[in-house]
Amino acid sequence: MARVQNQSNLQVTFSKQCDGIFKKATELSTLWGVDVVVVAFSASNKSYSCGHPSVESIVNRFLGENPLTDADAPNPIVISHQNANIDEINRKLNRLEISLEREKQYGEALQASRKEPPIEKLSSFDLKNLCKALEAVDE
Amino acid sequence: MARVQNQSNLQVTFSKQCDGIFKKATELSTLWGVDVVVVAFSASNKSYSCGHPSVESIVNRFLGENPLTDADAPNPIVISHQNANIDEINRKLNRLEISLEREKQYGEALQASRKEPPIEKLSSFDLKNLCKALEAVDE
DNA sequence: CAATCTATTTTTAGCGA
DNA sequence: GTCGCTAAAAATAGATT
Repeated sequence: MARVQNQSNLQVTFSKQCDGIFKKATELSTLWGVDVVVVAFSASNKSYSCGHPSVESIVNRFLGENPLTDADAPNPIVISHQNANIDEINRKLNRLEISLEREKQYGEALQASRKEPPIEKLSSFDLKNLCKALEAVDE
Repeated sequence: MARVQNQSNLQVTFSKQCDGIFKKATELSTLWGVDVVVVAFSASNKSYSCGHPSVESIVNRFLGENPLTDADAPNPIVISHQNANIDEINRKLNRLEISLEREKQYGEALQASRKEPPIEKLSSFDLKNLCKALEAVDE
C-alpha cells in the first residue's frame, strides 16, 4: 500500500479506518460478551462513536470505577489516567467565581470607605487600572 | 481460523484482540492527529482502556456534548455527535481569570489612592467584607 | 504469564462505477 | 457521500518455547 495520493480520498480513508475499529469493537463485544466503547474526535471536531450496549452507559461505568494505575496496564499503549477531569475544572470555576465575588466586595468596601472619591489624586497608573477594572465590572 | 477451542487460551485471545483494537486506535490517532479512546470491560469486570491524549479527557469531551437519541444514529451502533463544549468551559475560565485580575488591580488602585487607610471609619459590614476579601487575596 | 512463529484469514487503500 | 473490486498488507489463533 502506497501513500495516500488522492486528497479527495482522505476523508474516505479516515471513515474506513473508523469503521474498521468499530467493527473490531463490535466483534469483540459479540464474541466475548463484553462491554466496549470507542469514541473518536475527527480533525473537524466531530465525534464518531460506537458502544455496546451504549456509549453513555459504558462511559458512566468507566467513570464510576477507580482509576487504574499504570502498573495495571497490560501493555504500554493501554493507559489509565487520573488526569484532570471535568469535575476539577468545575471546582476551579467555582473557586474563581467566589474569589471574583470577594474581590468585587473588597472593591466596593474600599470605595464605600472613602468619604469622597479622590479620583483627582490618583496617579496615571492607578487611573489606568481603575478604568480597566470598571470596564471589567461592566462586562 | 476456526472457533476458539482451547479454553486455556481464552483470556490470552481476548487480550490479543484488545491489543489489536488499541493498536488500531493508536494508529488512527497518530495518522490523523485525532483524539480517540477505547474502553472495554472484560467478563471479569476489569476495564481495559486506551486513549489519546488520555481516556478521561476524551470521556469528558464526549460527556460535554449533547446526548443523541437512538433515533438520531445513522445505524444502531455508530453515533455522530455535535462538537464538544469543553472549550467553552475553558473560555469561561479564562474570562473569569481576567476579570479576577482586573478586580484585584481595581482594589489595589483604590487602596493606593487612599492617603491613609481609614479602616476605623469603615462600617462593620464593610469591615467584614474587607476581611473576607483580604482572605481571598491571600489564598 | 510473555514471546515467537506461521499458515490463514481478515483488513485495507486506492480506484472507479 | 456509498459500494464493489483487488492486490497487498496486517492481524490473528493456536501451538510451542
